[in-house]
Amino acid sequence: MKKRVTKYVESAVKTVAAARGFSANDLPEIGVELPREKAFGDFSTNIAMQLARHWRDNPRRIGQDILAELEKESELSAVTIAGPGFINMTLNISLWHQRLKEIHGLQEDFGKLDYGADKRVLVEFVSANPTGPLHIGHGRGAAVGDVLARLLKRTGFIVDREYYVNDAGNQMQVLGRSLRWRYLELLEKRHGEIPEGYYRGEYLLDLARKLMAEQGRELVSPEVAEEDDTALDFFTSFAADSILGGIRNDLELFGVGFEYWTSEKEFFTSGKVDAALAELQTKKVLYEEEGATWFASSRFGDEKDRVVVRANGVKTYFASDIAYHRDKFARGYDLLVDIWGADHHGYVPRLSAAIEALGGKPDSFAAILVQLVSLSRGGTPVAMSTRSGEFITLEEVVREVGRDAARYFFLTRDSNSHLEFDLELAKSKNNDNPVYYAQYAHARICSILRKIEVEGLCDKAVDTFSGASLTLPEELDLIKKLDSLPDLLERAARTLEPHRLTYYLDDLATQLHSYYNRNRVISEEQEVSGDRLLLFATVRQVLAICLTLLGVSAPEKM
RNA sequence: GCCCCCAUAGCUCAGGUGGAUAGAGCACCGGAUUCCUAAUCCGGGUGCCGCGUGUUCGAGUCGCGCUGGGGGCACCA
Repeated sequence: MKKRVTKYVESAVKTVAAARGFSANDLPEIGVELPREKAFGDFSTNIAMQLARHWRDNPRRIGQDILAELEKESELSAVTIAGPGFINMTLNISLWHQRLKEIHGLQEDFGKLDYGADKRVLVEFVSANPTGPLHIGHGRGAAVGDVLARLLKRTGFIVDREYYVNDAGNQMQVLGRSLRWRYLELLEKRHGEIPEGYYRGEYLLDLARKLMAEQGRELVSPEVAEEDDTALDFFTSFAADSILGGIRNDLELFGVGFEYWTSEKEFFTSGKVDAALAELQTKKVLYEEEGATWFASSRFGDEKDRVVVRANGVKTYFASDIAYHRDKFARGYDLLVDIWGADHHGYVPRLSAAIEALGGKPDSFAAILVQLVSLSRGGTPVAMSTRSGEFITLEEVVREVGRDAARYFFLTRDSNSHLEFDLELAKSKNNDNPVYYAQYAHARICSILRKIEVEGLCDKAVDTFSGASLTLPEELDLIKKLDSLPDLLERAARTLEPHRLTYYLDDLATQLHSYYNRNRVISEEQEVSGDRLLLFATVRQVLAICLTLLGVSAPEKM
């Protein structure tokens, strides 16, 4: 509807511009928005104030001219000028009724947009190192990434999800040593404090037990020195494979799946890292200094240059990441979205620099930084991580509060804000819990629809009603809220802000609950009942669309 | 020291490309069920939008400076 109104305004402004002798091509973008106060009408525009600057005239006088044009539009029932020069417009009520029918007719396709124009997007997220189980912070990244992917898909992008497995580098060596130490501990050949820098989590002890049960007690000589590499590769890959398997299970439990799992190691073994460096060499953005090879990222906005090959000849993580992102573009993606923990923010400029150096457009790469999650239980903070390496895992959280609540909670805040996750609140089955609020709205409507069905209260099909008896303000508000979904989805996709969905859902549920308490749907008046059923069926449909986008279930009974 | 993020009601937080009287939930108090699910609804009040300054018709929103909190500043990943 907004687009429709924008067209009216645009055409009116063009006419006025012509009459005043201004070019119709040189106009500011027409902004149409929902007025703050309902009393002002359905839509409003500040175009007269925008034009006042260019045309050097009083905004109210310009507004009068535009208003005169808009009044010729038969679909508008009222047009007024208010305040400093806002033009407020009210649509003919029958248009809203038509719109309701239209939305209902679209069924689950309502809100499928072509905004993305089939551009290919790769959303890379979680990508936790396979050195330990996922914790709650990874859960937030997983929820944000997965819902963003769903959102982009719905708004017309072609989307793939990817998990980048950091299975190369020092940390893998350390992981192998840590597991080997635990294994020897079980053989009573290691005692006391775990060596400095090793992974300390209990999960490695569990893995060592599993390893011993499956493979026996003679994998390595008990007398092996810590710095000795004997059998280390075996321990490393056993640990990495097991942990990665656990991560996959946790994500599956959380309802998150990936099209691709990409291995960092393969970028080294396949020569892609060398190829990427060679390309940078050709572009003359690499240089040697103090025995190392540097990428001149400061030429592309980074604060200083970065090492890609160390003096000892070993390539850095940054080097493989350049190769990785180069490869993403080579795979045909138009837009790369990476979701990282906020502690990686210093990394954004250098990777952007590399992408730019390789010829990528600046807006073809976006990094979403997800802030920390602090966990509490009934208001009391729960320690996230201690020196012993113990923390609350994602699996524990999902098992305790459920997938729906966990996913929903992770999306109740802008990624940029810290999130406090309270386990008791997420578990509670009362009105404190926003997840159930939205789901309950859905279940309530389903209950009415069931009642109609079972008792045969309505002998006509719901979609044969016109909606014409829906004239209460709260009925029109509901229709307007439904109508605004595509606009919301487009904005959420444009700004890469999936959390907007939970706010929309909460608003819609509030309106529904309020209406439900004030008005009866089923009554003796056939037309009124039918129209209200049409409204409710459509609200249900939109609730289900939003819940599904969040990866949260839409229960028919609660 | 430099860089990034945050700062809005008692608490947790929303606030579109700058627009009309800055919102919600929680907490607190009171009320609603002969009738479609009370996991619901209705009513009650609260703000130097951290401070200062600039830009302009207009700033919670944009610029600059400051204060406070978090994070980052590796030839780690």
